[in-house]
Amino acid sequence: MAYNGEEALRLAFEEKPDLILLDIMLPLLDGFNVCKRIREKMDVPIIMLTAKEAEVDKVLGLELGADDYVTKPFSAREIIARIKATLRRTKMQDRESEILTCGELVLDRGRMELFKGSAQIELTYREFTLVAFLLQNAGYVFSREKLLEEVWGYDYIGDLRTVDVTVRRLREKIEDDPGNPIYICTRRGAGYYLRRPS
Amino acid sequence: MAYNGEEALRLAFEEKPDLILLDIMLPLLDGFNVCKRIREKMDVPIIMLTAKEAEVDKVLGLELGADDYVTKPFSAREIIARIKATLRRTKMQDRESEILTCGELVLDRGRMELFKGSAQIELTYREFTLVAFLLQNAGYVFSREKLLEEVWGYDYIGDLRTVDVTVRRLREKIEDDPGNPIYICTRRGAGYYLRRPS
DNA sequence: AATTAATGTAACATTCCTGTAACATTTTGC
DNA sequence: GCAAAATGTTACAGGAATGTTACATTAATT
Repeated sequence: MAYNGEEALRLAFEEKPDLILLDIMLPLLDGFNVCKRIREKMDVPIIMLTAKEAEVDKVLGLELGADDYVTKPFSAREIIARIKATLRRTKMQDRESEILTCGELVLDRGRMELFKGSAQIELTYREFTLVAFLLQNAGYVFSREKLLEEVWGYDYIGDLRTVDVTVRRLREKIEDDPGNPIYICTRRGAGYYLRRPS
Repeated sequence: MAYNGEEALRLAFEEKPDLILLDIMLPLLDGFNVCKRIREKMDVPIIMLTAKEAEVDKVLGLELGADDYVTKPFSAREIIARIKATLRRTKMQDRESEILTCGELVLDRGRMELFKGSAQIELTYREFTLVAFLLQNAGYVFSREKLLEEVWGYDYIGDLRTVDVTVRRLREKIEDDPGNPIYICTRRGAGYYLRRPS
């Protein structure tokens, strides 16, 4: 929450929010200028709030790069709906760029593909989900319980050792020497983690 | 599970749950007030349940500090998704505070790593758990009994001297001169503590 | 319906962590 | 200064944790 245009700019760059609701009528620096200056540096969704219908034309005409606009007075329901819709739209675009990397490994969530260097590695669903989760949280150690919850599903019921076997199969495909893994490593007594390149 | 607002308050403070699902329509004390009073004392994620769309505005307008809201009727899938998303968000914030430092020592709980300056120190599970506990309570002296309870587990049964040996192994790895420790120190007749830099 | 692939379970193998015990050293109390 | 208590130190065996493989079962495909 910012109470004037300059604070809005500062907060936007500092906090890197997922989405910005931007009023036009602001002290110090109006919404038009704030929007323009944010757009110069960031690719964050912006929804503009206008008090007067007359301003709508201006929002559209100036090609500010706002993703949507809402005219006052608006209901909470309406603004929430706009926010959701905007996030859904922008997430879609993100999906294509949902690529995780760690050293030689490159993972494309959308296409469900994993590459090691230029070579594609064929993975099954479980294997892919597991490596994707570890990659997304590279460096962090996860217990078998946590992995079952996150990868298999919170309501999955089964043996903890299932994780071990899936890890083994992953190593078979990913590691040069599955006996001495350099990607999917074990922290004895704790669980597994994906080692980041040093 | 609480069946009225006052019970909800009592339970929240007693049980310290990870997350609260809070209906608005409650006997004795409604959800708005429960939420407000919990927020005054605790920083627990709260998801509000509303029967009427009209209440949504109120939830948002009152700035109760609820983390999310769901309108009835909702599917199990939806509420689970909201819970997960909320927990993920709040956990993320925890991540950064998972790092403990004391002088040259830097410990990362999530990664289960300990650094002394820029050099990483390889620790076993017990060693890590022990130093993490001492670091989190730097300066405070703990008896062998207390350490067994906190680090080994309240239900652990074994020799008190086990602590000594683990401390010895830790010193071997952490101290420049394990014979004259400057980090993990002994308070004769009492126990061990981690000395804070002077 | 037959075949193939995916995945969980179980059983066996291996590693290396960790507690115990035994002895050494330091400190305390008298 | 001596005995006793507390702590330091070391070695080693047992076992818990993990690795590995095989097989059964389920799901997907032909």
